[in-house]
Amino acid sequence: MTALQYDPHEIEARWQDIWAEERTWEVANTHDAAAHANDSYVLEMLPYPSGEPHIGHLKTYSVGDAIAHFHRRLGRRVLHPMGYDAFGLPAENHAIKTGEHPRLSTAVSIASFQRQFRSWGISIDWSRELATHEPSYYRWTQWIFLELFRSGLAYRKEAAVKWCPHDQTVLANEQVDADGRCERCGHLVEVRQLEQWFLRITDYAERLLGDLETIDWPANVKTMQRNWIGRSEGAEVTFRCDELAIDYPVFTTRPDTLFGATFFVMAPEHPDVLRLAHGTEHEHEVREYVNVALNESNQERGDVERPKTGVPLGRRVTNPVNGEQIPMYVADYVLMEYGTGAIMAVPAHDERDHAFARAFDLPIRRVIEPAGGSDAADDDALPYTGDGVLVNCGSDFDGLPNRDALAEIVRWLDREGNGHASVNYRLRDWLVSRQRYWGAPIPILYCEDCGVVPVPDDQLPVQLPEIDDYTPKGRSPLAAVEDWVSTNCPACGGRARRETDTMDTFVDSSWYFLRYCDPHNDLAAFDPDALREWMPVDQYIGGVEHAILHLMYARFFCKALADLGHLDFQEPFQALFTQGMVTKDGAKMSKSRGNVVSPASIVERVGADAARCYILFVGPPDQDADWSDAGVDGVHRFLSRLWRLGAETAERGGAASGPPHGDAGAQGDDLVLLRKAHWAIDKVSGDLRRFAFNTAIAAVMELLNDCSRLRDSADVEMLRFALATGASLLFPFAPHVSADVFERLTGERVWETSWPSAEEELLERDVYELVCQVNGKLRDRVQAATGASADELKELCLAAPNVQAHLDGNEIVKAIVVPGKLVNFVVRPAVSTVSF
RNA sequence: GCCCGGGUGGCGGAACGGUAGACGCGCUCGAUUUAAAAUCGAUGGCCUUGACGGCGAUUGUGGGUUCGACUCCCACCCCGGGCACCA
Repeated sequence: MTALQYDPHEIEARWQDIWAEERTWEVANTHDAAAHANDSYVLEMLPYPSGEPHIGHLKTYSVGDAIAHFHRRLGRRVLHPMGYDAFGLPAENHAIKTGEHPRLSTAVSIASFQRQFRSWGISIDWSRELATHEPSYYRWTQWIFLELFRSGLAYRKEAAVKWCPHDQTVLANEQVDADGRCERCGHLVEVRQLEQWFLRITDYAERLLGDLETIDWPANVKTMQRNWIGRSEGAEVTFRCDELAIDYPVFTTRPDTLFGATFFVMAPEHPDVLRLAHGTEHEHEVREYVNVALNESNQERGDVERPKTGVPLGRRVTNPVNGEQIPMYVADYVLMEYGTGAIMAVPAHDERDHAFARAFDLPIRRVIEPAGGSDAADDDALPYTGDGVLVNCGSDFDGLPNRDALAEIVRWLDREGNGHASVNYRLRDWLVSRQRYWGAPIPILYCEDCGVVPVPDDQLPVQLPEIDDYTPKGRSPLAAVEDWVSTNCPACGGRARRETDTMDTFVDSSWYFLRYCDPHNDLAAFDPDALREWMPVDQYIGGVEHAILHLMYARFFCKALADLGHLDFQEPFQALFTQGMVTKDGAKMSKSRGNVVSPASIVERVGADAARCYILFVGPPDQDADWSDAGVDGVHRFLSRLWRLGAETAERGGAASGPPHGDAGAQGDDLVLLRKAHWAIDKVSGDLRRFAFNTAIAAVMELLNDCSRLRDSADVEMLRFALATGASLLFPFAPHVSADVFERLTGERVWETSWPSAEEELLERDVYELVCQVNGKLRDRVQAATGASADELKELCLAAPNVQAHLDGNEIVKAIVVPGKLVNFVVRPAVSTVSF
């Protein structure tokens, strides 16, 4: 017999060629809505092409490919496309450094991703490939922007925006981290006043929140989105400044504490602050305070620990519930972006107001006492933020539980015209302008006569002009291309200038999954019929780092496009799976740490199947996993054993003599193998449905171990069946070697066969090992017949030698019988001999 | 501070309230080999020369529920993540 040697490189190249030549994974649109029921859209988040793919990519696409293959073999038509999120800062920064056009470095990287995806054997429908920087794609990104503009969802306003001095561009709120640093480069972010484009995502806050109920996403991702949206119920209450005859509404979640409001505070950015202080003794001081506050970084201002500061405005407002005149302050602990930029301060029942009152020696009036009057009733226990009953609130409200009083007071405010129930959100509108080159130009013109004019649809795309100097200078590099900027107004024909900002790249990735459904359409972004066929995505897969931004923006786009009549579904991703990070030596892989494991080098060493299988085997895919070279070798050995035993069995059994079958009349070791194979089918099928790839692969290992153990004692036909079954089950994780083994054993292409199904009767055994316990401790095991009665099982257990030993002289108080599992005797000493 | 996850052998990890440690890695020993690699097999706390067999401890800590708890409940410790002057 020739020495059979597992050669992953030869095997993988051979099968990859077949899949490429036969375009095995391509699916055509059927334009048949009825086909939808049997379709499946499996999608991994598209990669950002920078350099080479890293191990995290290998994990994402290994997970996605396993699901795609599983769905196919369950008989579904699977859409599994690929594309590139090609615009963005890293490519542009590279261009600034080297002068090389970002298109070139991006093309090099994309080629590398394409090559490696093929070498990993990922089952991609390449006919639908796209990249967001291609004019054929961003033409429609621009069209969507204009649709949003036309419906009022894209608007322009001057705003205090987050500016990164290093990247020389504005950032979305979401792109600034907790320390007030640029998410990308880590520099401290500054505030600038600029005219910017915003998308009105806040209009969708309620639906983005409510529709989370309708989708099958991990709980932690839903929680993150809920926190980010930050819905608060409360009331808007109007405080009037009589001197200047101006009403100031405030938002509060605690209208029940309204009688305890002893002062009033405005944010430094509030437009009325200087006007209010004007002419008072505090005018100068206020002006200085505002200047300092505005120039402070968010990081400094946001520090919870720092002492409260502020300045009196020298004015008073009236508390509507009791007519009290309370003093106004400006203080930087009040944020302009939330609520109305002004608050009523209730120092007795709010930590921050309390700290401010102490610092400025302002009155603190308790209006809620804990029910039952405990220590917390002591004024030293203030601020008190819990529930209780109202005090110091006048005869109408005193004594009411505060939760009841809250509703009562809101009704009173409403009746008197001093306020109403209200809901507030933490979510802010999405700032999409970027003063950078490598992005989709915002398709807007500024005409001297007509003002803001959208570029007509038939003039899209607004193409990026070629430039030489990518260096940021505080404005978009596009602004320097005078003959591009200067154009004519499509409305009046007069002189107009182009918008020179480009769009946040999150805009590009907020609709790419729609384009995959109809990628070559040059008459529209997509045909609604094509979307009906595939959308929503059945299974979306990606990193948890996108839990908020990308996933929120994509949901927003779908809802907005649905409202505009372009889609007939509300949520883009029906199910979401977020995979954990791959670390090395417990740390995130990075060049500076020198612990980067490149997928290419692993594939070179042990092949793609072993690399893919290992990364799924190392642990549950939603958790972080630490890469181990020794571990991948172990999986490589497993695949070698499978292939060798498969090849050897194929030779022995007269290869390719048709599909093998488990013989129902099998006996002895044949029956053991037959049962193990069916157990594995059942186990792997269940594990695939719950993304437990690690235990699925372990089950195939167990099956193979039994095959090896029984290779000489079992019938070769049964061995052929068991090994072919193992290969079939392993195909979603290690497609090349599985296809190879399966073909050798059966003459068939495994991906053309349907997923095996386990036979119930082979999952059950006629005898099993009955666990015998005494007082909950395992004492013996005996063979028991399936279907034996409880009494029979008790008898069996009672007869077990080691049970006898432990029952010796003791009285059986109780017997617990779990058929199919165990018998537990609860005993106590028959004679109470107390001895020490 | 608030909200989520998570703590199991030397390591990664398994385990519907029912045999804790599947599967893999590593270590050690053995077979094969002139040798090594590769491959195959075995041990893995204690008692027993050894196998067989038996015994005890054990899933971050302390309590509780239960015939029985890694699993459920309460309190605490540690690690990771998200949010955080959001009224």
